[in-house]
Amino acid sequence: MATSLPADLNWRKTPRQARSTVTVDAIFDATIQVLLATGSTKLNTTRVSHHAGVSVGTLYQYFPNKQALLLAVLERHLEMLASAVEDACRNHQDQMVQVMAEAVATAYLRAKAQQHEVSRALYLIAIELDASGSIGAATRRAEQAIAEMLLTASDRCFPDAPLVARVLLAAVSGGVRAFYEQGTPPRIGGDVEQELVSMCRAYLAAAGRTGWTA
Amino acid sequence: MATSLPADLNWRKTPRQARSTVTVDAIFDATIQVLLATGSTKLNTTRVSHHAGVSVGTLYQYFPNKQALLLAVLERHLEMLASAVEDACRNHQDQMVQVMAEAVATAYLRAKAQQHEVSRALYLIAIELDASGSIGAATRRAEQAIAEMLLTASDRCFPDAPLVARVLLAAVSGGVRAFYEQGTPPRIGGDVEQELVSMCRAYLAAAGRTGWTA
Amino acid sequence: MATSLPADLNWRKTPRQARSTVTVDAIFDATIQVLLATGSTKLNTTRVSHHAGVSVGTLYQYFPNKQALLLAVLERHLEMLASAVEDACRNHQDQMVQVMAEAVATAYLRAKAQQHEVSRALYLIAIELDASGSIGAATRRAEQAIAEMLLTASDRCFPDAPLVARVLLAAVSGGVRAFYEQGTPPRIGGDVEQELVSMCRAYLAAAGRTGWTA
Amino acid sequence: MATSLPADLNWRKTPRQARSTVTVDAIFDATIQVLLATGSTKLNTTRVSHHAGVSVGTLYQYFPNKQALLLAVLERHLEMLASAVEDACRNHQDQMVQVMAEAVATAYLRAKAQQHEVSRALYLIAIELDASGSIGAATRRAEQAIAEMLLTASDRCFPDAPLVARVLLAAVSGGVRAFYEQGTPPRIGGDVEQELVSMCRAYLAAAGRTGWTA
DNA sequence: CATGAATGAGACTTCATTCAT
DNA sequence: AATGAATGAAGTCTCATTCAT
Repeated sequence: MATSLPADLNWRKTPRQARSTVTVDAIFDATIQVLLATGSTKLNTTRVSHHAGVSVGTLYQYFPNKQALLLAVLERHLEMLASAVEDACRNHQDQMVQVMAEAVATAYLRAKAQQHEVSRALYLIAIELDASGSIGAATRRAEQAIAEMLLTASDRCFPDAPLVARVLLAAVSGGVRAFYEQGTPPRIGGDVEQELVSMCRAYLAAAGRTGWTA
Repeated sequence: MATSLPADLNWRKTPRQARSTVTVDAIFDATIQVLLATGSTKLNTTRVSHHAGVSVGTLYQYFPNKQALLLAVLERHLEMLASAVEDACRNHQDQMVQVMAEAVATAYLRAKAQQHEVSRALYLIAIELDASGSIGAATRRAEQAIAEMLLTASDRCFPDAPLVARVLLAAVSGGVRAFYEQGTPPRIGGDVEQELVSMCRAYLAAAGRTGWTA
Repeated sequence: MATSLPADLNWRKTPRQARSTVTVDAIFDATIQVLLATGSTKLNTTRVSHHAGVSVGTLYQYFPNKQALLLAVLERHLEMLASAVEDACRNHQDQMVQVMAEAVATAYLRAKAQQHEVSRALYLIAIELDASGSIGAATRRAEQAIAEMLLTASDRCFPDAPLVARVLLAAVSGGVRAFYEQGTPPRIGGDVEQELVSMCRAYLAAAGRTGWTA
Repeated sequence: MATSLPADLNWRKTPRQARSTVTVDAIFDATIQVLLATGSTKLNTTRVSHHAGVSVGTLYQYFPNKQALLLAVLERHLEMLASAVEDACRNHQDQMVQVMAEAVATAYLRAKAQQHEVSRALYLIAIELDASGSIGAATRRAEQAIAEMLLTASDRCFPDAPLVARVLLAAVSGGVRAFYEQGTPPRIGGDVEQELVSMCRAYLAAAGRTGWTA
């Protein structure tokens, strides 16, 4: 959608030295802050660099262009989300689907909730960048982890685990997002979270055949 | 987030005469076309008006600014979605939850699918506009319709129908959206649709108490 | 200064019929109102015509362009000022300069004060139009009237009456204007008015030779 | 009147380094030149910046908007005028009012005459900006200086020096302006200057009580 | 390496004026 | 005569990016 010419989205130089890392982190944080404070329309490289306490030139030493910067910020967030789901899946292998359902749902919800303002801000740039690539990659990682977990379920078997994983993740992530967009992020442990968990449970129970027939 | 100064988002003049209506419709259509053809980044009022075969000035006679135009286009789409859900709910009162679940899910999916390109394009502007107001209003209409339908279910009773309705709608709409954003809109009658329907069924069945208490 | 091509500043048709006069007056009044309410920057023909309760087209039936309209409004005001001074002069022939001085000064001040908001607003368009022609003509009329009056003074004779008249008028009109621009229009009968009068008296007394020497 | 939203009229960045100062001066000069050459109607930021040999962007790095630029130019001029009057007053303390009158009048007239084209051009923008604030401040400075001088007069005493100062200044500045606007700026040493001086003398002599009471 | 002044294409919006109805 | 929709040139301002210091 957005960018006609794919442009160069790679980092200009990888910050290894301590000083560089500090600078890059400051730029990342400034990006988020500006995003939250002024909105994506007013997010420009000058503002970001000044918030970060450096000059525009410095910013362009690390990122070849604005898009590359935003993409980096987004990927940092996606990495966090994907890892959260992967961890949850690894820790709940061989359990009953009830447990699995709750594990995935709450893992996702809480990862989001931890940075719920950032989350909201990033939806914006995710779309403006048409970052379907990065989003797709992160989604695939999470789906894969869920599917693998499902196959170890003690009380069900899933003939098409990838499909179920995909729909489950889409429903949870999309559902959460819908609440965010209405300006009512679900509270941790609140009624919405419980309902989402209960929906996941019901869905997994229905989607899998009872194990002893498999 | 959003536009700092709320600006004026109301129409400048409502087209009553035939000629005006034609013009405004042309502008609406052009907006969608440009959105699809070039993306939201390249959408500017000049391009839109020229696509519509009118001058910029004409566009600004009806909309006080770019945002107002985009909002109008978005609201048109939201109206369509909300109506689709409302209709489905009206037509499935007094049925079993299985039927209701399928009705809502497929109604939403198909309404989206009917204009699936437009849908995708509008996600962009919905966020850029921070149109939570309009989205919220449309969402509320749909939730209300679902909740009312649930209360007439023949085989279940719902102590907290509004909550269930809210979560159900969020999961369906968000889930669908997640697929759209990965570039894989669910095909009508495809496996993803079936799974989403099955998820809704399972959730409603689990969320309601069995009917003999009602 | 302003307009490169002198353009046509004549009326398009002279409103003779009752209906036309009403329309033109409404347009004049609307012009003033818009000027006062929104400032000269936002004064445009559409706004004026709507305030007047007619369409733009109608406005253009009476005035060939915006400048012609503004000039007409301005000239109406200048006519009023010039007449006020002329009347005062006619009514104070053959008197002592003390009396003449007071007559001219207060005539001017009160004419301004009568429409003091209009006055302020018109300074703007007078300059924007570079209406030195109209202003000059009105000024000349007033100067002429003053000079003629001075020549009839009972207690002084003025070898260069035109020059004295010119300076006197400039000082009074300019002085008043200076107060208007500071946002402190001199109150009728207030201390500033008294001082201006006293200045005129002193000047005329000093500028004329005592009569019996002439 | 004026600009509805006060807007930001402060400088965006104050030029400290040599390069910046040169740029800003070029912009100032270009503004005056464009004003003189094409009039305020045709004065636009693009033209000004190109005349200054820089790009529009550069102009906007120093001034947040067109008005701020014009105001800065105007204030430069007002500062010059106020200083001229202040200097004249400082240099004529303890003299006779005849001398004082002449000092103030000629100081003002000559300061204006030095930049008489600029003067004329600035009247325009002073009004368009509704810069009563800046004008008021400069006026107050000059009035204060005159009042203080009057109190030291050797042959008169002024019970209400501030009022006399205010009226004197208004008459001189307004009177001069009136001539400028008719397109006949008073020549230095010409008959109009002499008459204005004589008017000031007469006024001060009349406004003060004879000195033996002081 | 960092800085930040400069660039300039391009976006948004206004408004005097015309002309078909 | 009156209407008001349409026109489009022109003006204001932003911001990604470069490069001399």
